[in-house]
Amino acid sequence: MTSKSENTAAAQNAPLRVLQATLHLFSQKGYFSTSVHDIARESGVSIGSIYHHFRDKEGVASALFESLLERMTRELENIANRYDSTHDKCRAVIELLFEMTEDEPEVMEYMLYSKHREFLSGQLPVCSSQPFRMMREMVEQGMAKSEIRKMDVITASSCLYGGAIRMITSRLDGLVELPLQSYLTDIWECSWKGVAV
Amino acid sequence: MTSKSENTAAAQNAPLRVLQATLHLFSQKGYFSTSVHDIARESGVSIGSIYHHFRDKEGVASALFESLLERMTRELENIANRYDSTHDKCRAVIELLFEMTEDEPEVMEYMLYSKHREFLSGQLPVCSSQPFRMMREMVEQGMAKSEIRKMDVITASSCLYGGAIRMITSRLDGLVELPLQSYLTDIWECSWKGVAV
DNA sequence: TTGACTAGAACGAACGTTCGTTCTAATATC
DNA sequence: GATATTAGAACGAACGTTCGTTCTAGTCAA
Repeated sequence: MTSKSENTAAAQNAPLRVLQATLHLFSQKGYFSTSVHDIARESGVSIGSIYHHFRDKEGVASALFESLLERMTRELENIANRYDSTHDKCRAVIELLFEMTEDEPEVMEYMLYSKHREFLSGQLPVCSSQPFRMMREMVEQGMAKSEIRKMDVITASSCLYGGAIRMITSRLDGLVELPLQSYLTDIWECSWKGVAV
Repeated sequence: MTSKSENTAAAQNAPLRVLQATLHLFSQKGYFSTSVHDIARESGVSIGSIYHHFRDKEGVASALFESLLERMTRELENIANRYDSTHDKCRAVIELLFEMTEDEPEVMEYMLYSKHREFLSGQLPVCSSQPFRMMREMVEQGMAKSEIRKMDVITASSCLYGGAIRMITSRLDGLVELPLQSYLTDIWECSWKGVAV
């Protein structure tokens, strides 16, 4: 109620509020159709403040991207530790991706459904990022443990995760009506059958 | 050699030259980082002329998109007629996509690796377009003929084509070093095994 | 008083688009 | 065959707007 607590609560989280507003705007209108003025309006943070915390517009986008990559990396590490077999790990990864798509479609949209290289100058493509590398690593271990047939790693990864990822983008595009979880069993059966020894 | 033939050859193809230049620029820099002035410069067609043939910048993009969709539709019709079994049809589709990716990466890039809805206002997502519908139809027929296990069509299509599409985007991102054709056998084995009865 | 932060007006470059004009080639008139 | 008329393709300078960014002034905590 005091103006002090209100102000500091808002002020201290300025960078966070900027990132939240940015995620929302980018996933709705895309990077180029979102102006810095839009971000200022939606976040309640002034333009000057945004430029104080982030170098420029691209800086906002890349901070957002990196924070989401980090979070994804943490979640994948959890999965890698929690399960033993490659089968269970990879299935859990797909389940995680499905859950995230349903709970936070905007995160998923920004992570794997936008062309970051079009606006993040130095950025490698998403599929070169750490989360994707970790997903491929699981597949590699699966081959070493003879759970997955020996073949090129990228080929096997594409086949194992490709169906699920396609399903996610279809869902984000409004082509799929039910929550993704209801398709998990079928998708996983197809995907695993394709690569298993 | 005569100035007449040279002039008319260039002049008559203005819309075509605009579309070619646009494809090239869009796939290199994206829609928003390509200005109409860029298109004029690259195509050798004046700004006024571009606006004469196409309503506006979005009109250029959508004309390009539709011409590529049409071409893709024709190619898929050929495949649908040339082969009998669903197995052969779907394999030929993936082979076609792989060939196109190698021969005309820009076409592939613009068709299935850019977010058209970000700049084409009325456009449905690619996966709702006719080529994608035809690909799903093949899967549907495969279920009717008991070549493919009975399940949700979008699920089965995602699994059958998802691996190949993932491979294509990886290749376009520079993650895959060899031409896609060298992976065709493996990819197809995985994909088909996943959905076959 | 100092230094970190916020504010939003102001700036200038770049963009999509328009518009008045010229050029080209086909058709009509004699 | 020569001339006049017409349609529409081509042109590019100029316009108004939008955007990313900078700047100056102000606030607040320590």
